[in-house]
Amino acid sequence: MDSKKLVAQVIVDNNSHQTDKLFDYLIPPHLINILKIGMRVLVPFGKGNKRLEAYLLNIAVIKEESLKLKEIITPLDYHSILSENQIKMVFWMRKKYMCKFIEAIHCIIPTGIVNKEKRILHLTKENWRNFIPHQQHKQMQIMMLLEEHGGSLSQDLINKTLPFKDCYQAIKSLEEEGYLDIEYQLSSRVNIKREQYVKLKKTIEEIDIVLNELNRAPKQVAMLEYLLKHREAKTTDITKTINTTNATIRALEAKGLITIFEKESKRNPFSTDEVELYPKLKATEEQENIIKEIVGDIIDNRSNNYLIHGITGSGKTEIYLQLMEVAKAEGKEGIILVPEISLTPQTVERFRGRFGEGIAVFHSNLSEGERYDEWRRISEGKVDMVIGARSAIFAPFNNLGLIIVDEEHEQTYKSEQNPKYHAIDIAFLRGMTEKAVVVLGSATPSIENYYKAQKGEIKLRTLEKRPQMAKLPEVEVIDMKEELDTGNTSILSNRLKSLIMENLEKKKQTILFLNRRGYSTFVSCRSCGHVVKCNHCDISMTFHMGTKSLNCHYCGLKISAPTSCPSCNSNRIKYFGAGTQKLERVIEGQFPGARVARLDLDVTGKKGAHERILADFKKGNKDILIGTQMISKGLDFPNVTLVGIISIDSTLNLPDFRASERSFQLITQVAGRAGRSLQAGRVVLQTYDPNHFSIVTASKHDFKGFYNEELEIRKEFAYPPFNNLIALNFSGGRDDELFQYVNKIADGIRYILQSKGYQSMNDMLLGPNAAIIPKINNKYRYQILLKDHGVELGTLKRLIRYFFIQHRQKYLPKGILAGIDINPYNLM
DNA sequence: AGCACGCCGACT
DNA sequence: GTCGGCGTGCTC
Repeated sequence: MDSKKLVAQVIVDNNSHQTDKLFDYLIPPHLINILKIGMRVLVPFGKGNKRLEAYLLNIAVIKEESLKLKEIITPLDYHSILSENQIKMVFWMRKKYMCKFIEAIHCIIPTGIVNKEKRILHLTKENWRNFIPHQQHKQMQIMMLLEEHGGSLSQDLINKTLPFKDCYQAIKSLEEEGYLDIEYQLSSRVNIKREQYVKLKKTIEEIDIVLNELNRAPKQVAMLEYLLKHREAKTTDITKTINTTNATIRALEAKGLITIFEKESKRNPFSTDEVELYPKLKATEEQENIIKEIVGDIIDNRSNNYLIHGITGSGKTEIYLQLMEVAKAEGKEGIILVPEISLTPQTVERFRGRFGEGIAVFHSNLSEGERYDEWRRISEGKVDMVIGARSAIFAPFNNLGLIIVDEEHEQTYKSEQNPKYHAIDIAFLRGMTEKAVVVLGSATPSIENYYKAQKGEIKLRTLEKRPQMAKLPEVEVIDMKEELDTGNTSILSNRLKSLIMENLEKKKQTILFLNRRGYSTFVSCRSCGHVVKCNHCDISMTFHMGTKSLNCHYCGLKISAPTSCPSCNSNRIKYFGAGTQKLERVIEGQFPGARVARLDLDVTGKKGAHERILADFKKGNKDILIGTQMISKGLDFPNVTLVGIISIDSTLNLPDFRASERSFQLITQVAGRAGRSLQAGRVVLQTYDPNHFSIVTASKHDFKGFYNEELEIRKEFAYPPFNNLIALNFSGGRDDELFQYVNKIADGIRYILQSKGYQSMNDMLLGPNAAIIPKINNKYRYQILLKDHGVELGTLKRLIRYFFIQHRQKYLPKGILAGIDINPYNLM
C-alpha cells in the first residue's frame, strides 16, 4: 500500500504572532474528496483540543512515518471561500507587509462570515448531589450554577461568573464522569435577513382551471394572476400591490395552490435615493485615443498598467466610464477605487447613473451586515462592478478585467491598520495575476507612480485639455507677510476681499479653503507664553465656537475654554490661529448678506449632512462655501469662478518628507474647483512662503517642474521612490522606560548590522526619536526609521522579524506596543 | 490568543 | 495539604 498520506495545512483563526504559521492535520478518509484548498475547516487545537476555525491553504503529501497528527474535524464550507489567487495574495501580503496570515485573510473575507464557536454545558444527571464529594468545590459550584440556570449555560458565562479562573479540569472530569454534556455551537455573527415569499404550487394549466371556479374570491384571483405573471413575489409586496391582507395568502395556501417560502434578502445600501441618469458623453480626441488603446488590452486579456495624468476637469471620469462599459460588455468585472465614498459622491453618482443597478458599493459606513451582503453579491456573481474605498480592492471577482484607481495620489489608499497595505500594490498584483488592466488616474500623480511611469513600468498617458475649451484657472499668489507690513492683520488679503466682493455682485460662487477645523488653532498666554495643550496627547488644543470649548483633535477631549491662563493666572490669554469656524465668522462680518455654508468634519456628523450641504451649494442657494480637505475632491460646480486658499502653510511645514508633495497636490486639487465651465476661474493663494517651489510650480500648473525638483530631493535624502522606508512605532509605558527600551532596540539593530559587516549605519537607521506627536491618549510614542540605503530591504525585514515576530516575547516587554509600517504614509 | 503546567506563598 | 497567582512555553 501507499505509505504516503495527505495532510491539510491550515492557518488557525486566532490573532497571535506565535500561531502565525501553517499547522498540519490529517485528512480523514471520508473527507479526502470533500476538502478543497480555500475552505474553512474545524480543527482541534492546543492541549484542550479547543475547536478552532481554520483556513485550509494547502494540501501536501507526507511520508506516513514520524507524525502523530490530529485530524480535521469537519469542513465549514461547501465551496472554497478563498480562491487560489487569493491564497497566493495572502502569502504575498504577509511577506510584503510583515503581517500575519490571518490579518491578510481577514482583508479578503469580511468579518461577518467568520463564525465563532461557543461551548454550551448541559447538566445531565439530576441527582448529582448524591455523588460529587463535598470537597470538590469547583465541581460543586459549576453544577450549582448550571442548576440555577435551568441546566444549560455557555462556558463563557461560567468562566465569567465563577471566582476561580480555570474551570477546565473540573469541567473535564465532570464530563468524563457523565454529569454534564458539552455542546459545541457555531453561531454566525451576522444574522442573514430572511423575507417571506410566495410562489405557485401548481402548473399554469391547473391554475387556469381553478381560476374559473374562483369568481367569488376576486382577491385570490388577482393574486393568482399576479403570480402567473411574476412567478414569485415578496408577501409584503404582493399584498400591497393588490391591496389585500395575509388572509388571501393563507386561503390560497390552504387550498394547496401556493407555497410560502423564505429567501435571504440582501440589504440594499442605497435603498431610497433615486439615481439621476448620467448619459454617455462624446469623448474628445484626447480621451478617445486613450480609451481605444486600453480597450484593446481589456479585450485581449493583456495585463497592463496605465497612469492617466489629466489636469483637473479634463474628463478622466468619462474615460473610466467608457472603459468600464467595454469591460462589462466583454463579460468582465471591474473595480473602481475612490479615495472615500462620502468625499466623492459625484463620481459614485455618475457610475450609478450610467450603469444603474448591478453596482456594489463599499464604504466605511456600511454596517457589518451590509458589508457582508455586498461581499456575497459580488462572490455570487450578482454584480459585475464594485465602486468603493481602499478595501474594495479585495472584491472577490473571478473574471476581473479592469481596475480603476481614481485620485491615485491620495493617502487613503494606504491602510493605517494592520496589515498596512497599499491598495495600489494590491491592484498591480491582481492586475498581473488575474490578467486585468490597471488604470491609475490623477491630476497630480504621486511622485512614486510618476517615477514608475518615467521608468516605463507604467504607461503614462496625459490629458491636457479641458473639454468645451474651459481653461485652467489663473492662480495669484499673495504674500501674507507683505499684507502684514501694510497693516492688514486680517486672515483675508485685500485682493481676496475685493475679488469675493466682485463675485458676490456678479452672482458667482466662491469656495474658500482652509485646512483647519475649529475656531482658533491654539490658545496661548501673552504673559508667560503658556500654550494650552491636551493633558493626554501633548497637542495644542483648538477652540470651538459652537461648544465654547477647547477640543483635542486627537483624543477628542473637551475642556471648557479658560478665561485666565491655567499656568500663571494672568487674564492676558489669547486665541491665535484661524480655523474654518473663525473664517466663517470673518466672512459673515465682512460680507453681510452673503449666504455662507461651511463643510468640515464638525458639520458632517449627521448622516447625509455632507450631501445636503453640497446639493444646496450646487443649486445656488449659497454664495460662499468654506471647507477643509473635504472640498478638494471631485466637486464639479460650474458656477464657481473664485477659489481662495486662505493658508497652505500648515501643510507646507508638516515635518514629513511628503509635505511638499501634499501641498502641491492640495493646491492643484482645490484650484481645480474653479472655472470648470466656460466661465474663467480665478484662484487666490495666500501664504507666508511664496517662494516655496511647491507654491511656485502649483501656481503655474507646472507638474513637471514640481516633479523634477521634488525628485532631486528624494534622491538626495534617499526617500521613496529611490529607497524603501520602514517605520517602527513604539508606544505605551512610562516615558523614561520607553525611551530606554527604544534605545536598546536601536542599539541591538545597529549591533547586528555591524556584525554583518555594514560600516556606517547612519543611512540605514534614523532615531530613535520621539514621534512627531510625542504623546497620544497618555501613551508616549517613539519611532525608529529604517531605510534600505546601502542594505537590502530583505535584510532589514529579517532583522525586524527576528526582534518583533520570532522573539517577540523576549524583546518586547508587556505594556509596550510595537507597530511595523512598510513605506508609511503617515509619519506622525 | 488560549491554555496547562509548574513553582511559590498563603491559607484551612 | 490545598488553593490561587503568576510566569513560561506550546499549540500540527
